[in-house]
Amino acid sequence: MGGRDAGDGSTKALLVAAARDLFLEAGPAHFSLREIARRVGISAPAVYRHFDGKEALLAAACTQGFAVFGSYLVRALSAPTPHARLRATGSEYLRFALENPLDYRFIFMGVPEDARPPKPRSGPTPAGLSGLPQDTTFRLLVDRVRECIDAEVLAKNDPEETAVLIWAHVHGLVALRLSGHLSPVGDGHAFAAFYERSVDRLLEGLRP
Amino acid sequence: MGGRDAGDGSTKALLVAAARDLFLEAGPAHFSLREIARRVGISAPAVYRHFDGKEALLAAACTQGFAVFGSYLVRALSAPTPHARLRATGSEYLRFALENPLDYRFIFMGVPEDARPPKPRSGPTPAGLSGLPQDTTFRLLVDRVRECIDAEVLAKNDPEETAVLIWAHVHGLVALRLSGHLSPVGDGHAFAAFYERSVDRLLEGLRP
DNA sequence: CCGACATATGAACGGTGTTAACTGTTGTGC
DNA sequence: GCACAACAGTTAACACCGTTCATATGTCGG
Repeated sequence: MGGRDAGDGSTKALLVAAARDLFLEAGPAHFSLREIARRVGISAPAVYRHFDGKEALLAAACTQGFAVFGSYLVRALSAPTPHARLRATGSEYLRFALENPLDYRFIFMGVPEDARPPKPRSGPTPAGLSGLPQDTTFRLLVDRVRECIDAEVLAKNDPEETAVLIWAHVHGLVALRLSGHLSPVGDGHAFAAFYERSVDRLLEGLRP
Repeated sequence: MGGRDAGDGSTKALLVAAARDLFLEAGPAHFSLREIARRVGISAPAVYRHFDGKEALLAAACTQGFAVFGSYLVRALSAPTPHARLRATGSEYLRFALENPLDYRFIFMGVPEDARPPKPRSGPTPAGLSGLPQDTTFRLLVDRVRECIDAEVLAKNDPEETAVLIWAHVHGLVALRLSGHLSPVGDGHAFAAFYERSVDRLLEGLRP
């Protein structure tokens, strides 16, 4: 036994993928490190060669999901005007959700709070965002909002507050879509049109 | 041992309170039925005389929290106009959160999905609301929104969608406050004023 | 008095996360 | 060419967990 297993997908990547899948299948309560090891085909303690434990594995899966997410959002930076960049951010948000539904559901429709080490509660999660990768992607939206406020295309409210408002709106749409509650709207193309229209309407309501 | 323990708080109530407290302290992962039994001063199997198990106990705590929550929201129904009722609902929401921070954090800043029996996934949670008590209180808000739409004080969008938008806004404010991230704003009175102003601004942006 | 009932109990089963000690393979410097 | 560190996996064990079972003890209506 042991030794290097040539030809495999590096086990580490297999573990994070299996972790994400199992989390979506079983939910946070029945999420089991042993089951993950079973699926990947190794023993439970072997997981500790790659991650510090159950929570670390979950965090790694989360981090990777946000990395992919961020790679979508940054594409919006190439748009010419502040308003176009904000709009493009919304479009990239949808594109990520539709092209990576598993990752979207994992990072946004689960992982409530990552089961902290019981006691040391310095400052609980602000509004659902705390770790580093989450914060990075959220900043991307806040900066877009700030730009628009400076360009007087959005009202002069707190940028973070406005960003949360917009985020809640697009997440609501995407979450309903991914849950199948918006399928009567039509296929992916029709939904995208509906999504864009809805975001336009919201941004109009937030003008100065 | 056994028999009736005269003078106590009926054990059942002690259990739901202990469950809520432990859940807030330890988080969903380290939430333990045995620890609850330990705190209440009975053995673990004794809990099964009162609840069907861990999830049922958690659900009971959740249900009670929403019952208290609903008792606040219904007070908003006595306001005279649709707009006043919607505004009053927002104020009652804040009042509940400030007067019952433990319950608020328990029902809204935790309990992501109640760890379903692994397999039978008919339809995932719509947008964070599924059970009965949650639905009841959410309907209270949706109905208030619908009233305002009919009275042409809100734009003619989907009432549920608009309700989620408003809910996300007030929850964001309350969550930041309860987490201590908004303490520079001042004491409770100053925050309440800020809250009311913020909600007013949002509703103005949602007019026809 | 006595059965019925509700309440609690200790023992036990299977499953969990985690640790420790061990084994085999791989790559590298002398 | 070969000892040696690093790596990736193993089994055994520990301390919990949720849950079930058979059992005991208390209070009550008859």
